[in-house]
Amino acid sequence: MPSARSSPASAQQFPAERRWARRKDARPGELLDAALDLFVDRGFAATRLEDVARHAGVSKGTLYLYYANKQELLEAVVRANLIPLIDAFAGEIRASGAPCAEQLRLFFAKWWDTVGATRYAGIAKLVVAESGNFPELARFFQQEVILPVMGVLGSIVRRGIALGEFREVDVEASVPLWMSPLVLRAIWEHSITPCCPPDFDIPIERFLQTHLSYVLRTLSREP
Amino acid sequence: MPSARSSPASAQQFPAERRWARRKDARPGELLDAALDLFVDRGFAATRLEDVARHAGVSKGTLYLYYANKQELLEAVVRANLIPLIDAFAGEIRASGAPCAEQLRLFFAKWWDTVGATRYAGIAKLVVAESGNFPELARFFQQEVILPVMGVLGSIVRRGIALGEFREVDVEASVPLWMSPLVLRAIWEHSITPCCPPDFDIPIERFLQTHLSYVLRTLSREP
Amino acid sequence: MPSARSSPASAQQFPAERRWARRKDARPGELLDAALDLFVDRGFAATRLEDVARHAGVSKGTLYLYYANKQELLEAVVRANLIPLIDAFAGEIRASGAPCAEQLRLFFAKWWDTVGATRYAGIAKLVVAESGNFPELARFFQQEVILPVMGVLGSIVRRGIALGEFREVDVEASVPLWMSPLVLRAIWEHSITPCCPPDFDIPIERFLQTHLSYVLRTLSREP
Amino acid sequence: MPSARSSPASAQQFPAERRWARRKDARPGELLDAALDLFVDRGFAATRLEDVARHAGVSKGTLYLYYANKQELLEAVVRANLIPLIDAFAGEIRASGAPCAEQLRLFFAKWWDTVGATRYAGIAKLVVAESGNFPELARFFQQEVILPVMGVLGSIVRRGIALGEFREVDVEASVPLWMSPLVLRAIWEHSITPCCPPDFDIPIERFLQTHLSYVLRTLSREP
DNA sequence: GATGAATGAGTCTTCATTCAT
DNA sequence: TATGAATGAAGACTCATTCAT
Repeated sequence: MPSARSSPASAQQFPAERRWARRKDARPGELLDAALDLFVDRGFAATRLEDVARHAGVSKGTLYLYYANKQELLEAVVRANLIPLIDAFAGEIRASGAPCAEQLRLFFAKWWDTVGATRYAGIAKLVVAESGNFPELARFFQQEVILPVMGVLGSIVRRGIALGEFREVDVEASVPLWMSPLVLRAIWEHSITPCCPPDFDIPIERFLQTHLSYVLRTLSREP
Repeated sequence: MPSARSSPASAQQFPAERRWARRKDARPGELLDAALDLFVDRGFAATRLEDVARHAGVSKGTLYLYYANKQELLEAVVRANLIPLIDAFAGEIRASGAPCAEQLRLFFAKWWDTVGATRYAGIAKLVVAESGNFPELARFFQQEVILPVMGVLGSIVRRGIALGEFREVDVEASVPLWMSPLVLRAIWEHSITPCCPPDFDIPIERFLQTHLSYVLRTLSREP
Repeated sequence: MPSARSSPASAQQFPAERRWARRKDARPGELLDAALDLFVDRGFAATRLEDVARHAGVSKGTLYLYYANKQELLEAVVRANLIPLIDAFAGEIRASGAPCAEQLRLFFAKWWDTVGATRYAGIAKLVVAESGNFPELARFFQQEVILPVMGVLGSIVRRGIALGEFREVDVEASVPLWMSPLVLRAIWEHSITPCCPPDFDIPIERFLQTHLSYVLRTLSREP
Repeated sequence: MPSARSSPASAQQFPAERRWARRKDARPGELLDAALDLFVDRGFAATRLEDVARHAGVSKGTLYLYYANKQELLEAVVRANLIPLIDAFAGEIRASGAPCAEQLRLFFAKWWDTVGATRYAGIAKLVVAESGNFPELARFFQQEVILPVMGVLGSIVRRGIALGEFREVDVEASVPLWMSPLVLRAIWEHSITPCCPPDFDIPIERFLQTHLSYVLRTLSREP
């Protein structure tokens, strides 16, 4: 899991020098970090702002200096974490002359590494859970996260078809079909899996490897 | 949507407006019905028991005659609705002499009709959202719902392989891969989809049809 | 402990014959019995009428056929149990030609046997505890219970003085002083004592015996 | 009544009407004060925490900043008030070379002044009333309050006997006998007395004076 | 800016009381 | 009469939010 992020608790472990100097700038991020963990873990309503503050190493009142209320904090958590995430992912995918099959492999691998394996993937669960109460958030998620990512996958497939590398398929239908296993597995790992006996799921490598092989077979021009 | 249940609101319709109706037998079901709707819609914590009661056409206190507290109501909602659901689904699948490919088609179609298209599918979203707070529930869901259903799919595939109808594949990995699109779509329809412009998703028939064709192609013995 | 009263549970043990016949008449007493136990044990506010009803072997609604509400039940418990108690005690004391010292001994012994050792003594604790909320009850208790009993004691002492058997004392002050040990001990046995390790208190016989000896010495005409 | 405490209501008087006063140090004591009054007056169950808070001049929520729940408040009321009370009383009694008879007089007088006449004496009634629901409290009361006080009285008597000042008596039995009038009178003044016409009871001085004279006569070596 | 004491609206839960059966 | 399901007011407790320091 490449997600090397400072745990919320690490707020205290700052380098000896310049303690207060960096505070003001770092605060929002630390709060977002703490809020992300707790919101994903307990859900929006069940998370107490006091806990968020404590996890971020500040007091309850300080939180309100940065976010007007709980809902804004939620929105910030989702938006602030997702945008860079998608950008980072997009950066990894930057086109190459590689064959489309290889690009597909890369797409799945990178998505998992930069998104699925990350704690940010928990946001998907969070958004799904809270969409009833915050439809705006659901729309944002769909527009800014789901669609772009699916767009990338779709374009790879479409290019492969155009180049004759892949056979013709219903791209619009295929993209969600092929994203589902990854997204659901990511959601699962932030919900069901932690509650179940270990080794309940198949190792992720075998999961991804099998998935890729099926997708490629499906796209194969052979018979 | 085949789920023919009386909407919670309908409780008021019949006896016009007589409070003090004694209907001990009907209450639990009506309460569960109302609770399911609200829990799925708003989440556990954000649902007020008074709303549940009102939706069921009773007063706050009545609810406590049947469920000791909010958590027990949640558990009842999950257990009481899921067990019959899985049973119903299992009943639909009852083996036949049909070719395994046809059985696969049936499996997906029936799962969608008896589970995915039902409001009970919202329970999946609910369990995922609350697993952090009620791990017991997550375990129950995994053990009694996920595993059995995946077991059925697995056995169809295994039989197909044994009969030479399908090529050899990694069944353990394939089953979750092939369930994912249906489960995620079911979750989606109880979360993101209702928040987004209509016709955002592909029609379910095309979705299922494409999925089936891909699975069959993947299992095909042809090169 | 001479108090041979049917335990609340015994309501079920009625003689085989005439089950319902005796019901109506017995009900109020059974309810009072149950209420006394629970009120004394848990206090007025902390006692649930449903528990009272169950202990009496009837349903919640039945209770309301006999007592209009919780407060009336309390009043009935106090009045109905106390009046006969005082009457019974008074009956025991019926004057005799015995020497006043002997009459004093009898008074203390009988009070303990017919009042103090009885569960009805718990009513004292109950009235004391609830006097803030039901001053009427406190007044009743003072007027109808405390004063009469103290009156009896006072008249014995006064007669002893008049007869020259006792020395002259401040009777008005002496009576409460000499009742206190018995009353407080009775209260104690319905409150503190049951919570403490056994054998915490002195045996009641030694307690009463010592008390009597002190009173008599105090009244003695010897220097 | 020497108990010089500000009445709960007075909390409002000083800063006229500023809500949001921050007085972390003063709060616990004020809350305890208010709670004592109300618990003693109405009983534990019949006292609403909101009333306690209002009497202390704070809001409902503030109370929970200092006491986790109602039961903890009760325990704090009992413990926090009793410990200093007993200490204060013990301080008053500090031995002297005075004759034991004089020490007895002092004991009774001081007990009444520093305990019995105080509103803290109401705690005895409270503990007695709630012992059924909070046995822990009853045990605490017995161990930390009753026993120590009776111990002091016992030691005075024992010393008097040893010095030949008093005749030999059953000390173990005498101590509760001689404490009873004071304790019961204290309980009475917090329960029955306030409900009855004034001048119902004998003046306390005459009560104490008579009691002392009886005790001394009982201990007297004269025939 | 930062703090955390204080607030009070909001919820769960209980239980005295009512009433259809 | 007797029952016990149903009611709803009341009360314990929580927590988002405010504000004096």
